[in-house]
Amino acid sequence: MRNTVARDAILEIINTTDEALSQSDVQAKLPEGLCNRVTIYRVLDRLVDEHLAHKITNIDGVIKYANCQSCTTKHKHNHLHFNCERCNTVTCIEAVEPSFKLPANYEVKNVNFLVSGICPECKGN
Amino acid sequence: MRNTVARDAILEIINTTDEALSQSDVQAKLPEGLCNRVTIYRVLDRLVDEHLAHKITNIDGVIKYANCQSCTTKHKHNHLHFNCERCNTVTCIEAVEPSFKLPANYEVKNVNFLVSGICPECKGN
DNA sequence: TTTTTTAATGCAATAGGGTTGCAGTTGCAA
DNA sequence: TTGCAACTGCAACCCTATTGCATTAAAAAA
Repeated sequence: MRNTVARDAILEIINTTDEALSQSDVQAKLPEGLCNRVTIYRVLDRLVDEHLAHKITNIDGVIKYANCQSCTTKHKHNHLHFNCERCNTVTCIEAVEPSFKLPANYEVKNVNFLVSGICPECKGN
Repeated sequence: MRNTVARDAILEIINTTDEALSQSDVQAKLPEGLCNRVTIYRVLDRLVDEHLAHKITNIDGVIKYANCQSCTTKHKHNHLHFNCERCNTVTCIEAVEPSFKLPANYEVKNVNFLVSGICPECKGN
């Protein structure tokens, strides 16, 4: 995995933003022309492979990425994500890990728990 | 809400299929040329409004629809959905309602719990 | 330092899900 | 039977995301 300008800049953005970001969110935060839009998609996917970010599929189908807190060898993200309908942000609610128990013989590989509604900030306004 | 040929046919499909279906899944099951692809999108949305179907956003961002079991006045679908990576189906696991508790001031309007992995059928083969 | 290797990037084209505007059709109530 | 509004078809469009291929540039090797 090489250290490139695009990778550094995108990782920095992911790590300093406390909401999950889509490719276009990242693009909006990058200096104009720093890299191609396709590169953003590819870097984000690479960050997931490196366990530096995790993927969340939002209610509207758009894929968002957020930084990993403690994923050294394996991703573990069964915490909840909240999508605010008003400000349209997706945030990790790390504190909340829903508990559930599947019937026998289901092999779980990935969890995407998404709750949408109104976040405290928007509710206050 | 009017009773149309398209609505009847699509509702019948949704009600007799025990996996969640996307617009293109429904189209594949409809007699060729019964209606336009746009109509399928619109009918599915209408069925959701009528509380006859509910929406699930799959991991890959595709929206699927499944019939409602007991939604007379209000949708309530905090049951789990399972997406099999192998046969790429999404099924309602009605029996499993994950429990979770959000911090104060979050107003929940919608729940989309999706777990992906391998389903029992595919695991057996 | 220079060379070499190959991962990473840019670009243009493409795919696929979903939506919109509008004219025409049809269910259904009056 | 008539009239209205809900529904549909069609074409165009938007958006997210992916792919193939030529080029560039990290970083290891010489």
